[in-house]
Amino acid sequence: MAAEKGLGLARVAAAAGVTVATVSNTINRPHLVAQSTRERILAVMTELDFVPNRAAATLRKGSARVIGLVVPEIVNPFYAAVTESVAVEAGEQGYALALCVSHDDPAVERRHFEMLAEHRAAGAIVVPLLATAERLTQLRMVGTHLVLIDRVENSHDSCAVVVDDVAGGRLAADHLLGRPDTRALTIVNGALTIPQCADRLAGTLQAVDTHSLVQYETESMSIEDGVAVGRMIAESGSPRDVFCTNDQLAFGVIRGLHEGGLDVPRDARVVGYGDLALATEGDVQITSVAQPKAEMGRAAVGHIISEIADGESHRHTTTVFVPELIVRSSAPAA
Amino acid sequence: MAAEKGLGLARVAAAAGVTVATVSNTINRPHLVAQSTRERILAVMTELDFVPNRAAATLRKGSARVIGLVVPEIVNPFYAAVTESVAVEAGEQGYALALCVSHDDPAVERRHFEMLAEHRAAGAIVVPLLATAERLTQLRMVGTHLVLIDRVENSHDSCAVVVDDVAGGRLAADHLLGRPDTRALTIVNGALTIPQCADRLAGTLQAVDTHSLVQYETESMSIEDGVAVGRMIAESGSPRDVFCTNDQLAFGVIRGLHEGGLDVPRDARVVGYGDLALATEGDVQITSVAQPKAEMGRAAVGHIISEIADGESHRHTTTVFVPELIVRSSAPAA
DNA sequence: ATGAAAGCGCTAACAT
DNA sequence: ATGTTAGCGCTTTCAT
Repeated sequence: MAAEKGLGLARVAAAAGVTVATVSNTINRPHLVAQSTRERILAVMTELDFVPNRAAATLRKGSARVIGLVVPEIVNPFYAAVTESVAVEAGEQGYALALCVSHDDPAVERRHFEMLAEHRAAGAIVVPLLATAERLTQLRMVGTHLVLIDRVENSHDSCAVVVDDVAGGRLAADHLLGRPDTRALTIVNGALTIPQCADRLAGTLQAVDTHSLVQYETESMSIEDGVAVGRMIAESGSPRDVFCTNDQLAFGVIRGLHEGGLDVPRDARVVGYGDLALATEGDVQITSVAQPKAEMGRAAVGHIISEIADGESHRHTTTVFVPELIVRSSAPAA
Repeated sequence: MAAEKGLGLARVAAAAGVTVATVSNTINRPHLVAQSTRERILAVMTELDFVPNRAAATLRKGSARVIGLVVPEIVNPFYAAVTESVAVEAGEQGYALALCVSHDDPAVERRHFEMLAEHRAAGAIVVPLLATAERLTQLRMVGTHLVLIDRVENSHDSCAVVVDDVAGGRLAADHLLGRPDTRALTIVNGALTIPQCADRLAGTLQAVDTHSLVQYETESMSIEDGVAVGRMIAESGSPRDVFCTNDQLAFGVIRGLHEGGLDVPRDARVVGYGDLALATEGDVQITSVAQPKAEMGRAAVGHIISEIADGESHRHTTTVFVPELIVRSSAPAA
């Protein structure tokens, strides 16, 4: 595997007594080559430690078997899971994965897109924190194939993989409202300018119906924020059936409630969102709305690959995943 | 940034009234080009939306500005942190990062190395779970530049970035033994066949000196394992100064001790290892030995780049990071 | 300071 | 089934 310089199809061809075309065919379209010839060539290739040069193929074909993945960060269990799944799936499909961490900095993001373009990447999967219009326009410049993993506005000019957060919110709320004597809900949310937060709230509103809803909005959706809100809930008359729009909040809220003297699930029920590792690390296992992170990554790679295969006839599609409620002790079944 | 086909140096050159050589120089060695010419060429490049083709450059130069990163998984805060830092650093140095997830499967790993070789990657950073000899031999086949992030045996034929786990173990033990009346320690470890575990124990042994040490060995170093051991410690006469060789264990041990009626840090002190997010997510903030994950990633990229720069004269070096103790409430200062 | 020209290794259309 | 050949777009040496 030494990638020896000067060792190309030509030398393999010479050693095998054929021409480069036949060697190229053994690699890319084996069916066009006679079995015996093929075997001889393969033998020579191993013999010489031949490693095909993808740069040459890319130059010739105009496109590399490379998929770019642009994420705001990896140190975040959700992105880590998506990244891992994209990496695995890309690898299995014979694509290299070019990982780009943007830290949500437009300048960095732009540099990454330029790099992907220079490499003639076959496509890019982007997990934007905020899929603003300007941003997307920029993204589209990369070239042909672009898949977004996120909630995308109606005007999507790309394929996308999204989670139905409205359904997720509804799922959580319905679960909490499932007990006959539950008349009201508390929701602990992040800023409503974040589409996911708005959607989860919308789903909740669908479910509350005639019931009432007390809303808390936190700044950073962190464990700390959750603790603070949990204490407030314990001290106030807020409903003790609490839907937190992420697991960090749920984790914190449970602690805050506890500090306020309330036991979960005896005195209060809590549902989280995301089904992160965190959900099962605390003293009480958290019921949570699970997003199919691995499937999302796989679907994204699938979109790119079929977009490539489709060619001209491609029509953009959006894969919508419906989240699933994982019931644990923080909010047991009714 | 449209990466339009057929648009290369040639067309830019024509439009600017120069030859390809001058355009190439404007990109790669601007100082060789007259200011006025350079500006004109730059203008034409933006005008035409020219995106240089790296595949061509790679083909010509024989090596790509690509660094491979091979990790067993990303869904693991330690690898996630290292990966993120490698990604950022590589990006800043103008390298693309080819991320490979091996799931510790030798076959998959091998495929990844082949891919990196085919792409003529400038180097690879490998975070092997087990740096067995066979494995390393295989790795070395990738080509020229290889950096390991891990504890490496003496016989290292590559650059490496390691953490001094003996020092780390000693750090933890010294801290626990810092209180005048502490005569003995408990260590909760993983399998001693794992070098890191063995080293952390070795460091502990350096510190215990005449004190005595009670050892627990767990199967998977998980939170669950920790809980079980924590209960055992509470019920037994094991020393209540406990060093856990990772944060998961520490997290679990604290819970187990608690279930056994012991308060941390009042009745028992616990030190973890790794300084993961987990360390600060529990009810009690965990004192932990921190590995400089980001610096490690940065150092690894640095090794590759200087190895490239050094050329022939390169001598392999190992960067050893000494971990640092982050004191929190689970084991306050004496 | 700029130009001319020879490939790097591969693919694919065309010919045999 | 296999051979011939023309580039893909770039870097770099050697001239000018």
